[in-house]
Order: sequence, then C-alpha cells, then structure tokens
Amino acid sequence: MAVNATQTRVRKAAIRLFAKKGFHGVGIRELAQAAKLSSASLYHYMGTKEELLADIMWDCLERLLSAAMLATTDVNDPQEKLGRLVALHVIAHAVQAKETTVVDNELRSLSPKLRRRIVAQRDAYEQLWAETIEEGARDGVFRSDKEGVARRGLLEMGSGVSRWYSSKGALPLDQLAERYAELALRSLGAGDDPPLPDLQRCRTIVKYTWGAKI
Amino acid sequence: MAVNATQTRVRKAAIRLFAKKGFHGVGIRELAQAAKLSSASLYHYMGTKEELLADIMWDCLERLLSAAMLATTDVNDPQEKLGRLVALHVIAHAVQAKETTVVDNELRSLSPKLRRRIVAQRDAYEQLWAETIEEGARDGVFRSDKEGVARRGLLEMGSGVSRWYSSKGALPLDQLAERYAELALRSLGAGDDPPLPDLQRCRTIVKYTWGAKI
DNA sequence: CCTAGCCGATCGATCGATCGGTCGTCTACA
DNA sequence: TGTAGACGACCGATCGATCGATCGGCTAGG
Repeated sequence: MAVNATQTRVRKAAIRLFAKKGFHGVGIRELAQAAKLSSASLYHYMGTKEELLADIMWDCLERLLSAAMLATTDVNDPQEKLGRLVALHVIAHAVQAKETTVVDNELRSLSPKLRRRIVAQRDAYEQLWAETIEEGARDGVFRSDKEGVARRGLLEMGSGVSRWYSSKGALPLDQLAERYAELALRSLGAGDDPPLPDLQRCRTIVKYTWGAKI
Repeated sequence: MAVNATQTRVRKAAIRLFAKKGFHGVGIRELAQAAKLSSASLYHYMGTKEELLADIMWDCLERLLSAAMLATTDVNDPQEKLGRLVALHVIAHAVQAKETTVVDNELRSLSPKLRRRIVAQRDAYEQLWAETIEEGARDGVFRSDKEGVARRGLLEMGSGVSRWYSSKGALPLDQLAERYAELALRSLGAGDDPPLPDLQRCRTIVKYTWGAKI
C-alpha cells in the first residue's frame, strides 16, 4: 500500500507508463522523471522494478476480488449474482483502465516466483465466476459451462473494455455495464430479456473500493 | 513475405518470442540465437527489429482479412455471415495463437508511422463485422449495435481464445468455434437456439489461408 | 571474379541498480 | 535553551551488462 505522497506518485506514474508502453518498454529513468525523482531516489520507494510491477498487480486484483465478494455475498439468485459480477468487472475495467490493463497484459513480465502469487489471486477471482455459473446451471437458468468456455469468453469480453472505453464516449457507463450484463446473461441462455443487476450497488462498491474517481 | 528457409526461421522465432515475452522483452541476440544466426546476420533478413514486428502483424492481419472475406462473400443471411466471422476468428486465434497474440498486444510497440498502417488493416477487418451486424439489425434478426459495444465485446471475446486454447484441451476446436458462434448470436438477440454456421468451410479456409497446420 | 550468406568485433546508447554522499528535520539530553 | 546525533528524503556519479545496429571481411557456389 502506498502510504505517502511520493510513493503514491511513483505508483501512479508506473501504472500510467506500464499501461501505455508495457513493463519492458519503460526504463527506470523515464519512470523516475514521471515521478519527479532521480532514478536513485526511486529505490527508496520500491524494491526492484519487477517488485513494483507485482505490487501494482496484486493491489489491483485484491481490490477487484474484494469488490466482487462485496457485491455478491448477500445474493442468492445466480442471474443477479452473475449480472453483478459482469457489471462490476466492466465498471472497474472502465474506471480503472490503466491498472487493469497492466494486470491483463503483464503477467508474462513476472518471474515464476512472483507470477505464482499473482496468478493465484486471479484464479480466486475467476473462481467466483465459475461458482456462480455453476449455481445457475444447477438451477437450470444457465446452460452448462463445464469446460469454462463461457466464463473465459465473458471475462475476456469484459476486460476488453479497458482497451477502448472513454468517459467521453457515446455510451454512459451505466448503460455500458447494463449492455454487457445483458450480453452475458443472454449468452448463458438466460432468455432473451434477462433481469438486469443492481447497477447502483456495483457503482457504489467500485467507488468505495478504489476511493474517489467515477 | 518470407521467401526462403532462413527468413522463415527468423519469422517463426520472432513470432514465438514476441508472443511469449513481448516486443521489448526480446533482444536481437536472443532472437538471433533462436533463429540459429548471429545477430549481425539477422539484418540480412529483416529491416529493423521494429519493421520485423510490423511485417509480422501486417501479414497476420492480411490473412485474417482475406480469410474473412473469403468466408462471407457468397453469404447473404446475416446470421450465417456473423456466425462464420466468429467461427473463423476463433479458429484462427486458436490455430495461429502466437501470431494473433502479437497482433493483439504489440500495437503500442510500433511508432506512429508504422502503427497507422497496421491499424488501418485492423479497422478494415472490424468493418466486416460492423457491416454484418448492421445488416442483421436492418433485417430485424439482431439487436441494434449502433455504438459498436457488441462488436467490440465479441471481437475481444474471440481474441481471448489465443490466450488459453490448447489443442489438448477438453473441447475440440469445432465445438469451441460452435460454442462461440452460439454465444455471439445469442448475445446479439438472435434467439435461444440460433442457426450454426458452416464450420467445415471456416476450417478449410483457415487451412488454405495459413497453409498446413490444423 | 562476383555475389549471397554469414559472422566476429565493435559502435554509442541505454539498461537496472548501487554507491557515497548532502540536506533538512526531529529528538534527546545537558 | 543549545546542540549533538540519528534519520528520512533525495541525488550525482557510476557500475557492469545489455541494447539495437553497423562494419569489414571470410567463404562457398555460380
């Protein structure tokens, strides 16, 4: 966790640059300049460059996971539950596009040891989706997705939002999330006009989890 | 276009390494070693490292575009047309996972000048999807997608296949493509049991376009 | 003898990281 | 209250390694 202003500056700069150019495309001198520090001082606020990357990814995934749990713990209906997972995923990927871009693209830049920890965190998040889809299949409201094709497809679809979403775009964020939830539920066979999730709650949770923004 | 064995070796090595580690994560010495050449000799078979990347991306997109056109020119029914686009996209991303990974991830590694050419090619490909969805909406078989949300979502969904598909996985390629076509058509509101595209034709086209494989 | 194919040696630049330090600010004790 | 000393924040200089790229020269088949 970033605890002071300078450390926050380093993190913010790293997120922005890693998202834009990729981990290996950013040098520490460039990072230092963006954080208004010398490259030497950088090392007062981070471990190695790779550890900084892992910290950023871990932090983002932790928030995503806790937000998803917060949004679904009190829900039993699989349709509402999955709708919220999709909406939350989309909203997070729209509002925190840079962080999620780093999480989605830079796993390969981590050494095996650090990567394992991050992958475990990601798997925990995906497990929430898997369970929800399974519940829905058991209840007969979703088609079976034993092989995880739908789960993977829907996750990728939602993650793609971070690649093109713009707050100045044609579609307000709520409608975007709604459309994706709709798309997802329909693709799981939940009928042509599936129930839509509690968007307001999802937005509130995102706001709470990441602080300010939105 | 690769014209001789050595040039092909360079291309193959570059595709494999760029897909695995990212453009900036691969040095020319490493690339040379993988292609069984000295780093100096590499430059007999390529321009700069960046031009090599652009060549690879251009080549892959050109094949994808021509395959998509080949698969749809004689089709009028928007459902069949989109089903074929999705199936082709998925099959190509499964069989040519490394190439498509590079195309999807490394646009940011290109300088503006080279990037423009590649983006134009990609836009032409996406335009095929946009037109097909629009036709379907005009015919009343698809929901409207004026803002391109569904198009973008479905493209990202299909592209994600290259990230996890394995020929040793639980699902045979045909069934995978079928499931994605199904998912896509349902999400566009084409009913709960949409017609499935001519998979055999899609596979044949992929085989023809990339040669051997599959 | 020419040329295509190939390489060792090497270029200047940049990489990630570390060194020995300076500069204030804060605290503890006389 | 005065001051010695510990400390956090920060940086210029520099480390060895590697980066992408180029050079001149060797070799073998036509």
